[in-house]
Amino acid sequence: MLTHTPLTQTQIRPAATLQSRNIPTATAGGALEAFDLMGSPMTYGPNEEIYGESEPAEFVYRVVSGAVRTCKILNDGRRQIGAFYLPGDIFGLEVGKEHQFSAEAIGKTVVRVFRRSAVVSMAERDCEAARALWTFTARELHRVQEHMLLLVKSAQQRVASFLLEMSDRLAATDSLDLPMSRQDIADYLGLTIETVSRTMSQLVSDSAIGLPSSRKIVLRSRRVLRELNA
Amino acid sequence: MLTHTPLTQTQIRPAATLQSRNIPTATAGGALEAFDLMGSPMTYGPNEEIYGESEPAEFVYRVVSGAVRTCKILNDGRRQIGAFYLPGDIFGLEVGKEHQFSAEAIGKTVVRVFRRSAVVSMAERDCEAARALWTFTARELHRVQEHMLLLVKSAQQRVASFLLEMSDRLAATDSLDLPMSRQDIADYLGLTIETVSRTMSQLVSDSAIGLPSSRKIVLRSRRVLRELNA
DNA sequence: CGACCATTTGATATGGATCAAGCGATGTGG
DNA sequence: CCACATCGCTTGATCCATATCAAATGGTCG
Repeated sequence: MLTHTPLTQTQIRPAATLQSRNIPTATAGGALEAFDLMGSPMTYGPNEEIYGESEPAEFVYRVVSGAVRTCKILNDGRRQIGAFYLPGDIFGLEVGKEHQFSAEAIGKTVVRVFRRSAVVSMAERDCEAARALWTFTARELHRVQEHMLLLVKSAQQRVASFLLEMSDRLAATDSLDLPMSRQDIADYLGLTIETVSRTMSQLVSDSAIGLPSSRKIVLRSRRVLRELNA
Repeated sequence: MLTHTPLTQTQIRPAATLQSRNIPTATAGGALEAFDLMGSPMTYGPNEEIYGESEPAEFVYRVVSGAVRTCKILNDGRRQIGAFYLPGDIFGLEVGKEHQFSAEAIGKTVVRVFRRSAVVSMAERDCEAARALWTFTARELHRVQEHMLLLVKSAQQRVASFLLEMSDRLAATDSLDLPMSRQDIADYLGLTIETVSRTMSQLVSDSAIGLPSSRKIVLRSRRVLRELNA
């Protein structure tokens, strides 16, 4: 199904963790900034698995460049994407021992890796760090709730919401370059690839977006997109 | 829309909180058991609002008896139910300052109420309490992820999953008494009331369930229900 | 008994899935 | 440099699961 090319990868050097260094705990506001300049770099090729569903959750990851999807294969063979992670985003942090979804690099992707045990044990000593973990998980919770609400909307609304979300997350201007394929988008939105494609074409006809190439999107009218998102 | 009957309610007595008493912190495994015997009791009538969406999240609640739904009204007027909370369940705990959903009693419901500030300030001093909050939110995250996965399945699969979930949560035997209406179920599953009703009738024909009355369900074949849940 | 409300059942409509073909970009071998 | 295979995407035709509209049924409470 996936071309799981096991690249020769940078070895994990778990020494450089939060535990061994004694970093002044993360700043109050944002969670887990202590991760900014640490962790071992790892590179993954397109569609390469980073971890599998129900594998032990030994590491936590931060996207440096590229993009990551988490997903689950449903019993009927369809794939549901749980989230996209973009540069700066942290993923793979679980409270329990196992990952709930698998994670795959979308294109060539660089991440930094941290030992979960280091993060957790830090939280056992430092309440502020513990709060950062709580905040992080709460943000994930909020994201999944929004995703859940997306899945009960019409195809147009789902696609429009998706484009607005991606624009917020990875574009300063009205132009954006999607890192993921139509199939990825479809599996994220709970639609088929054909429906996503048709819907985008419709948005072009409505002058809500421009589509200079299949992965380049120009938001021509955020207002229209937002109104669709009824 | 809702018969928001403001009952004369027991006054909240915020003195009896975790903060003022110095409770030996919650046991390691389960989160927030310290709530078991504390908090002020409050009673709500059928369909009464407990808190509204985007109200300040001043309190945390534990269901004593009855049942609670959290929900959001979508811009097109439909209602999406985010969760059902049953006796023993905790709800209304947010990291941020505002509730993300509103909460309503389904039937006559008794809850116990805690000040959020007490819970949070406890976590600032006690890492184990902080971890309990993290664990609680992670469990909510997991629940919402499952709910999200439910919304991309067929109507039969959604209803079957719902019945199995409810059976796990509120029945020791194969008989269960649903606290919520068909409309509530429909709004939880992202279906119409007619589809829920038809699907249940179909499950009766298939001898997967019995339906002695509309809210009494007998699980005749968990196996069939689980297999539907493909 | 009669009104009311929740639920079920029936008839029809429709949005998105499915099946199938065409198109454009990219890469490969002759 | 061109013929051609491949791959991701788009477009077209048809089908089907669920929504919608409408009516019948049944339980509850005055």
